[in-house]
Amino acid sequence: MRASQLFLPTLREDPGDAEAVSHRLLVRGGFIRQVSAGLWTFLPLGWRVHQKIVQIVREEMDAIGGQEMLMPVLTPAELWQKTGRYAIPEVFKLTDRAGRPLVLPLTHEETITFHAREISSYRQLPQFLYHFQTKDRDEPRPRGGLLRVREFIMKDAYSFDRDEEGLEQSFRLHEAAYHRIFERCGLEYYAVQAESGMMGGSESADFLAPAGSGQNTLVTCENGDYAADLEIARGVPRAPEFPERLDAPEEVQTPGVTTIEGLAERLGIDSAATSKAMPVVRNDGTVVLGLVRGDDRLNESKMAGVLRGGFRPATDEEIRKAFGASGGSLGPVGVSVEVVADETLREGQFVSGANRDGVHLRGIEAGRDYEPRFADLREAREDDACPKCGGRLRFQTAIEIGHIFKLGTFYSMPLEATFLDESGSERPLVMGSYGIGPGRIMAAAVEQRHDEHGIAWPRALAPYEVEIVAIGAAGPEVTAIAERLGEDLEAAGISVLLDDRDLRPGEKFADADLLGCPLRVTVGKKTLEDGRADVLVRRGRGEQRVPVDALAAHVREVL
RNA sequence: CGGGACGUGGCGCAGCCUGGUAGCGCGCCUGCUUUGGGAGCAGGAGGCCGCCGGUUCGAAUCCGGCCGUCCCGACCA
Repeated sequence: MRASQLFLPTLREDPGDAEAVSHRLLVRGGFIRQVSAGLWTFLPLGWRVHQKIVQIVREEMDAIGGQEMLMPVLTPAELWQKTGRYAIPEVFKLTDRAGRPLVLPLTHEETITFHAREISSYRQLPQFLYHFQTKDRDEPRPRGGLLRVREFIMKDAYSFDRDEEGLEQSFRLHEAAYHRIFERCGLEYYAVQAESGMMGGSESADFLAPAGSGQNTLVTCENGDYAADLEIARGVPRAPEFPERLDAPEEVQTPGVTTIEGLAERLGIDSAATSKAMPVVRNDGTVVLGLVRGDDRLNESKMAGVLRGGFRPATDEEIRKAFGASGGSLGPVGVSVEVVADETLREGQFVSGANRDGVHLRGIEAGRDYEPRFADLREAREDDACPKCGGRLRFQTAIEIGHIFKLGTFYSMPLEATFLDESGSERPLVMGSYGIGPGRIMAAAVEQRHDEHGIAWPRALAPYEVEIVAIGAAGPEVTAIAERLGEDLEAAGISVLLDDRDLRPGEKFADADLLGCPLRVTVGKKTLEDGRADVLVRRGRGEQRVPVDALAAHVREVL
């Protein structure tokens, strides 16, 4: 491809409204352009990268027996009403001229399950079906360029099995395929257990790529034996220094003390030997008291999991009504509401509020003074120890590049997608779903591989493997040789971008650095004096002068 | 949805406080010179100053409303 013919609007300066590195560099490099909040056009160069990713995903899905198809974006609302997902606020809803309600899908579970009704026998199982299709989401807040958008292309795959055992096998097959995909894309990534969110279903695994900008927090152990999303990460906190044990709770006057720090200081004790009460109200209006160690934070997604649904912090009036005290003086003893306590409170005696303003209780013991439901509620912290080996935990922001779910019969039951087993009895299909966002892989690659000059694509994703820069007053001789080199490389199966634009060398070099092709071949009068060209590795920037005749062989070697 | 910021040629910005002929850098077009890390000179094109309304003799500038975009948070298949 000739750069002079390419629609490649590169920018000398960062776009004013871009923060994330991938956002800045992809816009500057002419890969993408914004149309509106969360709506992006892939320009020719960006689309090449996108399609490279798509092809890798396609090959690996096909390799495990996936069958590619295509389902429409416009979808009758009826299907979504049956599964209950019509109520999700992120779903774009519209009507046709006759007033028939339609949705723009977040994912295609409903539609694929509609088709799966044509699976009628256990003999046809398992089935793996997938497509690459546009997804729309009415996001409350798009951000970060491609990191969080309102419309994007997803590869979503669906497995259909006769039972949980089959699903387990299908799930593992897809998991392995995902590992191969992300390896091939040249990304650093971690597979972690995850929340199932609005997908429904039992187990799910998230693939997270550490990145300077990201929506997730990835927790990993320095020894490499533990990785989790912060939403479910389990860290091991230090042991508290408990004061002397008491046979019964004892009141202490703590007027004006409303914070844990204040409390620990006032009583001269370790803040880890106190407990913190977080009153919340569930969707059905009932009040629950969450209890964590004083030096910990309540993790909201863990709490939502324990309560099996949404909740919000209780208001001051609700707190006063339920506990007869204000927020800073709450505790688990003698309350009428359900108490959910973090596992760290199982052993030992803690200080807690007495449910009277200005009064706390020492020596509170779970099981003796109150009967909580125990659960993992605390948010992991950076100074926690690894739950597997005791090593140090590391926190990084990360991009979610793939997510796989065991759905079970969440969709097949309401949509009545059933099959007959050997005994002739009708059973619902057991499903899994597996999603990858190529745009996010693209963003993650840029986040992980860039320098102050621009992008350094992994070879597998690069828009072109080699960029040839013809310089000097790119006279006819230089141009002719640059063109011939390009043809040689392409004949050897290497993709080439030839910068034949009438620009000064500095501008071409700057653009080449920005675009990030793995190799840059420079041809100019000086190199040609002795029949050579310069080959520069974008990453690491090692440059070598190579005879023109040996260029194709050399390029193949270092690429 | 709560908080904050911003909206001025294609891009990045100044001007606004204190109302009076719309400016700078980059890019773009033409010509000449130049050509191994974002050239120089000369000439030129291009702007509903986000939109609507108000105040005023007069509004990019002051006031009100709306819209849009970004950032933090809530949310997040």
